[in-house]
Amino acid sequence: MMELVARRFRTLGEPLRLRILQQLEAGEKTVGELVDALDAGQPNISKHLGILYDAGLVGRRREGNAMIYGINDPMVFRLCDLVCRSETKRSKAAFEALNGRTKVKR
Amino acid sequence: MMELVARRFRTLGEPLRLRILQQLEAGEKTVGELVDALDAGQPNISKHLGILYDAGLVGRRREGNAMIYGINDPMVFRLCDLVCRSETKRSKAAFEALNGRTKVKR
DNA sequence: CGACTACATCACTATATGGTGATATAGTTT
DNA sequence: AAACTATATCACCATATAGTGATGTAGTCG
Repeated sequence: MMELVARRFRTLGEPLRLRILQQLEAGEKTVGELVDALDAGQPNISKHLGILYDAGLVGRRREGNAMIYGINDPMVFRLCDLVCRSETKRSKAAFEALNGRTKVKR
Repeated sequence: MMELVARRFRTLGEPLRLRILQQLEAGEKTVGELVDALDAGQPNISKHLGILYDAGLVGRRREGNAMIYGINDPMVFRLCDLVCRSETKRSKAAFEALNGRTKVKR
């Protein structure tokens, strides 16, 4: 059970995959468009898209000889929101702790 | 930026770390108690606790010569809730799709 | 102080995974 | 069908990381 949840988190634990999802949040895109937008190798993008697809996070359909990918589970953005908020709070706390402990010239 | 978020997800992308957090949800625990509860090696538990600590997810304090760990950022449980709900929905959809496509004897 | 306990860290191995060039496959066009 | 385009897959290397035995370190007790 924990294994399943962990796998899900690991799927999101890769910057390039998050950037792919971010691109798709704006709307469906072909593999080629993602390759251009993200400045990454095509096999690499395809591999990551495959992982996201297997995880059920994105959907795809064929159109001509292009594959069009799109978001399938909007949950990911709520997850990212939570993490970002937490990260921000953490950074702020770290900053204030530093200010509190450091002798500041006045 | 995405790198930070990804790192956070990767921290949660490990079953043993999730199980540690799950244990700590019930209340603070020492390293030894976690080792017993999770049936894992002590160095391994300590390493994972260190990772969770560096990530700011757990806090710790010394008491005698025992180290007591506890949850520091309850966000993780909201994250897990979201993932679990999504996972459940996905499993259910997969099941129904299977039932819809398979010829069933009646 | 020495012995003991609880934990952290080190050193190492095994495995998983990301990136990439080469190649296979599906669809289109002529 | 041959040539072309878009994507997927393969084979491989490099790196990251989980697990583990040995060792270091902080605190307690006699």
